[in-house]
Amino acid sequence: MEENKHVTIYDIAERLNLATSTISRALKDHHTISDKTIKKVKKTAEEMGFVPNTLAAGLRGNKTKTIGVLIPTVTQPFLSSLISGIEITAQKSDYTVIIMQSHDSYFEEVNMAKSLYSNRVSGVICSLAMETRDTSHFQQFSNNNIPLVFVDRVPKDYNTFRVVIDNYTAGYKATKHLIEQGCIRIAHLTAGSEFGNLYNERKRGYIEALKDHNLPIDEELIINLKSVTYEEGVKASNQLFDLEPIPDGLFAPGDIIAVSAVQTAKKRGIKVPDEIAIIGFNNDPISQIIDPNISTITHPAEKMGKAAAEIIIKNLKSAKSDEDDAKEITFLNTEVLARESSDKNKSLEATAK
Amino acid sequence: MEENKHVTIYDIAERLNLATSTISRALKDHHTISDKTIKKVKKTAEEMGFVPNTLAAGLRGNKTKTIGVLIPTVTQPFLSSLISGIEITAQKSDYTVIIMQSHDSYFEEVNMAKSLYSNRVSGVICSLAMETRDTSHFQQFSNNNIPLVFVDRVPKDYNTFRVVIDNYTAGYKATKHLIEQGCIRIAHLTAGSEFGNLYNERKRGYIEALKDHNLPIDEELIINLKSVTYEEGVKASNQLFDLEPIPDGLFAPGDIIAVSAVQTAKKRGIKVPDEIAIIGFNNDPISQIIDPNISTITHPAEKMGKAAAEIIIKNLKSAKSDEDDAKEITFLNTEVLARESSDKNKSLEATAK
DNA sequence: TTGTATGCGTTATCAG
DNA sequence: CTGATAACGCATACAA
Repeated sequence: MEENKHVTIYDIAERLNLATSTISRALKDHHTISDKTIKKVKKTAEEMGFVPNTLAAGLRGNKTKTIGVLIPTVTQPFLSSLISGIEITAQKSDYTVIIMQSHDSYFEEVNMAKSLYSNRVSGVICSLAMETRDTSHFQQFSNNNIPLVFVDRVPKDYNTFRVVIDNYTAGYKATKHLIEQGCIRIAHLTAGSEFGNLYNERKRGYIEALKDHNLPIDEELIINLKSVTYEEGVKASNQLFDLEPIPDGLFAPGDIIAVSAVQTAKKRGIKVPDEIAIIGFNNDPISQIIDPNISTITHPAEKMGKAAAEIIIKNLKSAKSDEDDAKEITFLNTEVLARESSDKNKSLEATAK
Repeated sequence: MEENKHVTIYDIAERLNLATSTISRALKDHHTISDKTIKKVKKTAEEMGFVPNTLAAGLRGNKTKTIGVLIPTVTQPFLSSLISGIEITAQKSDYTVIIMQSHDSYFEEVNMAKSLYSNRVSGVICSLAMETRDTSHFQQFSNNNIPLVFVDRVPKDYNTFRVVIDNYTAGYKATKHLIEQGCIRIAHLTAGSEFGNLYNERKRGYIEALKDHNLPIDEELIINLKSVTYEEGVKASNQLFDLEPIPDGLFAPGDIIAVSAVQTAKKRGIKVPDEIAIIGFNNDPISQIIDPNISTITHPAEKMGKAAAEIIIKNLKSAKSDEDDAKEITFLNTEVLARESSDKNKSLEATAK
C-alpha cells in the first residue's frame, strides 16, 4: 500500500485551479465565496479524502479547540463520570479532550499543567491533586487568557471559575437526615485538612447540624482518615465499633467508606440500620448494590463536567477576555438519597411486627 | 495583567545572540551542541518561561506524540482502567492521550476517527462500538502508517495489532469452575451476535466445557440479552428462575449481570450458591462488595491499556514501517477468581454441620 | 560547534 | 467574489 501523503488544501487548489485561500474559506462556508464554488470545493475535498490538519490551523490561529483535563485519576466513578460529561459537551461543539492523571501527585500535576500549556489547549478543567498546596503552576493559563475551571477539589483563593457542590450544606443535610432517623450519637469520618478542603466543609456541616439540633459534639466520634480508602474505612469503623456504646449513626464522606463500615458492621454482627444508621457520599454504583443499600448524597458528576466544559466554551466564544473580573462559582445541587442503610423507621416497624 | 505573548525559541535566540536552530538543538541535547551552550540555553529558557509549542513541532515533524483513544464510554470500570493503563504508559514516554467516547454509536465512531486523524495522532487505540460492523474508517490510519491497536472488542478481519484476552478459554474456565463445584445444569447469558464477538467466544467456551464434561447443551438455559445492562440481567434471571427445576449454575458474561442475577435470586428467596452457583466476568469493584461476593474472571484492563500503549510507542520508535507484515495479537491472561457465589463446597460443609 | 534558509498546512490581511 | 502572500513556531538539510 502506498504511503498516502496527507491531502492538503494545496492539493485541492491545484486540482480546481483555485487559490488555497479560496479553498480554506469555502471549506468553512465563508460568506464571500459563491455557493457554486463552495459546493465544488467540498465535493472534491471529499473525493480526495481531505482531512484538515488541526495542528496547522492551531498554530496559525493560536487556538486549538482542545480542552485539557487534569484530574487525580480516571478510575473513580465520580471522576470518570465527570470526564464523560466534559467529553459529551466538548464533542457537541467540536472540541477535543486531552486527559491527564496526576495520581494525586503535586509533582505530576505541575508537569502536566506544563504539558497542557505546551499543547496549547484552549481551556483547562482541573480537579486538584490531594498533595497540591499551591497553584502557581496554573498561573500560566490565567496569564494567557486560557479559561481555567476547577471542579470539585478547588483551591480556596484563586480568582478563576469553579464548579462545585456546596459541601457544607451537603454535610449538614446528611447529618440532619440521620438525626431525623432518630440518631443522637452520630459519628463522622473525615479526611486530613487539605487544600481543596471539601472534607473540612462536610465536617463543618456535620458539626453545625449537631449544634442546631442540640446534640453534643463528641470528639471521640470524629475520626480523621489518612486516606479515603476501603482499608482506612475498615480501621476507623472498627475503632468506632469498639466504643461503648457504639454510635447509632455514621456519616461517611464517601460511599467506599460507607461500604467498608457496613461490611465491618456485618462482620461484627452489628445490624445496619437498626444499631447504626449509615449514610455515604457520592452515589457511586456500589451504594445501590450492597445489602443494605446505602443512603447517600448525590454528587452530580456528569452535570459538573458538562457545566465546566460549557463555561470554557462560552468564554472562548465571547473572546471578551475581561481579564481579571471576578470569575463566578457554579454551585450544583446535591440531594439526600435515603435508602436502607439509614432507614430506622422501617426497621422499627419490622421490630414492631 | 499583561497578555504575556508566548516565549519562543526566537526570543531565546535573540537574547543569547544565537541562531534559532542552535536553541532548538540545545533544548533537545543534540550532540553537536557544546555542553556550555546547552546549559546556557536551558537556563535562559527556564528563566524566560519558555514552553515549547507542541503544535509547531508536530506540524513541522509530522508527528505529535499523541495517542488517540476511541472507546464506547469512560464510565465502565473496565474501560476507565484501560484508559488509566494507557495514560500511565503514555505519560512515561511523554505522550499525550486524547480520549473520545463513541457511546457505542457507529456514526460517532466514524466522526471521531476522522477527528483523531485530523489531530494527527501518532497512534490509535480503539475498542469498537457495539454498533460497528465495518472498519473502513480505520483505514486512514493504516494507510498512513499510524499504528492502530484494537483492544478487547476487536474486529475479526483486520490486519492490525490487537490486545485481547482469550474469551473462549475464559468462558471455558468459568464453566469448568462451575462444573467442578458440582453444577450439572448450568445456564449462560450471552449477548447478541456481534462484530467484536467476545460474547460469542465466551459462549463457545461454555459449550465446549459442557461437552467435555458430558453435560447436555440445553438451549433453554442459554439466553440472549438485548444489552448488557442490569435490567436485562434481571429479566433473563427471572426467566431462568421460572424454570422447573431452576439451573444449579450460571455463567454471566459480566459482573453487572451476575449482580443482577444474585439480587434477583435473593428477592425470590433462592440461595446463592446453595441453589445456584454464579460466576461473573471482569472483576469489577462491585463483585467484591456484594454479598455473597461474586466469583468472576479477571479481565486485566490496566495491563491491556499498558500493553496497547507500549505497542504504539514501540512501533513509533522503530519507525520501521514494515507496512503490511502481519501484526501480532497480544493475548493477556485471565484467571478464575473463586469467591462465595460459586462456593458450593463451603455451603455443603455448612449444611453438614 | 554553530548559522542560514526553508517548509510543515492553515488562515488572515490586503489587494484585485 | 477570488488571489497572492505572510505568518504561526519549530526542526532539519545544508553550509560555514
